[in-house]
Amino acid sequence: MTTSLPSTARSLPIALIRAREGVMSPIREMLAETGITEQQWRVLRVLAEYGAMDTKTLADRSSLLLPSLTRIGSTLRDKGLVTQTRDGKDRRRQFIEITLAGQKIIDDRAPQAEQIVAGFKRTLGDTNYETLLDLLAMLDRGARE
Amino acid sequence: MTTSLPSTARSLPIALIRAREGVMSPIREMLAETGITEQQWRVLRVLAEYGAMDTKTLADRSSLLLPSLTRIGSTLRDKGLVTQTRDGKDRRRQFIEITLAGQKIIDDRAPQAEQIVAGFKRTLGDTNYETLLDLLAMLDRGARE
DNA sequence: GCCATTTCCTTAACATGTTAATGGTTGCTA
DNA sequence: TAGCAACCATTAACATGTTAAGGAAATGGC
Repeated sequence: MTTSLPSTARSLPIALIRAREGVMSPIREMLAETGITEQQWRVLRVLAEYGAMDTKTLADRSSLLLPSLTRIGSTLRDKGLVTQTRDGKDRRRQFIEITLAGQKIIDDRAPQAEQIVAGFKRTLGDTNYETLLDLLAMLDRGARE
Repeated sequence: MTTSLPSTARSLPIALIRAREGVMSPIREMLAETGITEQQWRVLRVLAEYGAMDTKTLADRSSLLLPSLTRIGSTLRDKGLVTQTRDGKDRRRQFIEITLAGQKIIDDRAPQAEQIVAGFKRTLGDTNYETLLDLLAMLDRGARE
């Protein structure tokens, strides 16, 4: 007998990719006006929410790999949206902090972003929306170990 | 009052990224031994399931953008895993077909891939698993229009 | 048949994803 | 305290994501 994979039409990885694309598409569209990317937006949001932190923590919280974050950090620094400072006590570490200009982007676009997310919440319904977040969390590597 | 975004810890886009990473991580690990990437695997799977098709259809079914698929197509052709032929009737179109070598990779690894997916199904439970796929489908752009 | 439009695919340019290797720093321990 | 392991961040190399532009072929109206 054949161990056949599920049809690609019902494949979990592909479903995740398509859902992500569906959700990110309008957000990317909104961000295009600001000149920053989806990942840069994510970094700024984490910094706005938690305050300054070291690169590794920032990578974890924004779900980015360190090499990506290194590049994004330079980009954001060049754009004047974050500042980077070495930790005096542990000179391996670097602290990243959002600037006023960076905070302004968050403040300006947060309402729009919220509306987009609210739209998906309506599409699914509140209960389904929470269920979805719970199920997705169960697939998260961190949550399973 | 402030229109504050949901905490990044409960953000739908980030949850989707993390879930995808959690699911793909073991699959990538398995594919590393074959020397092909996650996207190349996806393309081969679609070709194995549906047979030869033109580039655009293949892009749709494997959820890849055309520029990506152009590159992946050349890579797979160079590896001898697919063949590309121009359509005689519509010479804009190109048909892509999986080779025996390509099919062999699918056949060899399908059982492993299936086991990995089965693991996630167990983690969530059959009912939750189906619910998740349904909810993800509702976020898919194609499904919402 | 001519021309504008559309369609399929490719190329270009830049940003990110991913893995591996490197450079400094710190900590631990023999 | 010398040496080594562990750690933080970066760089490198290659593949993909994303948007925009380009090239070749088909299509539709006139």
